[in-house]
Amino acid sequence: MAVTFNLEKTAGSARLGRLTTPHGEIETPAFMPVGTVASVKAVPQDTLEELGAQIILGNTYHLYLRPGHELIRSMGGLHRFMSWKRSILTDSGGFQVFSLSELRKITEEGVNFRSHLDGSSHLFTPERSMEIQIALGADIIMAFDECTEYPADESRTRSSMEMTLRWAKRSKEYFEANKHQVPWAEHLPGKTQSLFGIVQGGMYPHLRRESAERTVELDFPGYAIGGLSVGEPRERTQEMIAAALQVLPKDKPRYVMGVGYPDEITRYAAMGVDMMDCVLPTRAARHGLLFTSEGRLNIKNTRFAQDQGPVDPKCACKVCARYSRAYLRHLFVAGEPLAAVLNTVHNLAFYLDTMRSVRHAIQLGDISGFLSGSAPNA
RNA sequence: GUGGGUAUAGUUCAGUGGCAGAACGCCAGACUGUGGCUCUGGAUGUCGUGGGUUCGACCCCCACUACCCACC
Repeated sequence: MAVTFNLEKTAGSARLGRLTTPHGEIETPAFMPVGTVASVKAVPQDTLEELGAQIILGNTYHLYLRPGHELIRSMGGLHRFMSWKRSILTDSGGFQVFSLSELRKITEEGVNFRSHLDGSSHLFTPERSMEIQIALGADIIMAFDECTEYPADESRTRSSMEMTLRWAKRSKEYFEANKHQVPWAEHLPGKTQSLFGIVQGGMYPHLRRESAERTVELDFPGYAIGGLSVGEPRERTQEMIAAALQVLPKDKPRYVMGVGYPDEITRYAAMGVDMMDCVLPTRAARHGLLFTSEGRLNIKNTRFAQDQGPVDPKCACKVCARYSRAYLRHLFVAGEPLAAVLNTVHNLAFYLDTMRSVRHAIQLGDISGFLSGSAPNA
């Protein structure tokens, strides 16, 4: 059995749901912290559990290069290896190929790239990505796609989209034939991974719709909208999400990849998106940027040197309950690793609480507060 | 006490007889399916003090002061 998705309630376009994977349940709309190398940077797994994270991301590209997917398979899979009992989603490596563009060569077969670690040469194909993702054993794995660069003209966008569709078909065929090899097959009898398809189509609404239609024809248990937040204006992002959502089936989870700021994830959730992931809360935290109910705050600023208040007076997280802005600033300026830990815990708490409040609003049937333009964190 | 050396940004130090420099630090900004505690900007000076040479001195000369090293 793959994932199941139960739609419990709607409010306008927004959806309150429950996604069940072999490793647990995820209340949606959900924000998924990114843990690229089998680690949500700076945050131990028990803290992630306390924060209420129900699913985290891992990355095929990074884990393949180090420590290697076969090693992780031999350790019982990614869950056991990193001691994370809840759900995991792995990205296919398609985006890394895009973001490491100077080191790659793309052909119909797949992508030849050079390792950022040692310069060695590797070939990723849809089949290879599936093989690796099956070995890692995440609950949800992603089709190998090509993230269309921005800007791209219509003809380039279409040919990129067509290749993603061909790769999606190859991904699915390889996955269906080999999914029984997942490392926890015996441990969780009858349960399988789920492969999600990815909608591309650049900045062309009609291509987004076509990509969505043709991806749905391939029949996946969930659909992602990729190729966004690649430098386009935010209105475009929203427009492309809306175009794809028009087509995607209502009874399957919809996942927008790689977004966003707090005001963006709430707006997309209000539009009907069920899942989102983003490095922003974790990366920004390590760079001293904290998200609060009153907007963004750069903790390294001198004005916080003697500020005895919490990061966010309205935040219920352990960091805000215990530590002052002055102390967090000191830790950051001193280069203490604890600064990254505390800042990341706060930012993730803020993101996860934000999604909780969206779910609560859907439950109450009023999401008006999340639909419109006020963007304190923009 | 004698001899030698050094003195330039907050710090460590380059530097040239003709607009005062770097690194780090400091100040601020950025970060959207995470290579990279990263990236981008910005501010900062009685060039130890006093005199002299020179059209012009941070630079050459003299004295002084402080610090460092060696010797007594």
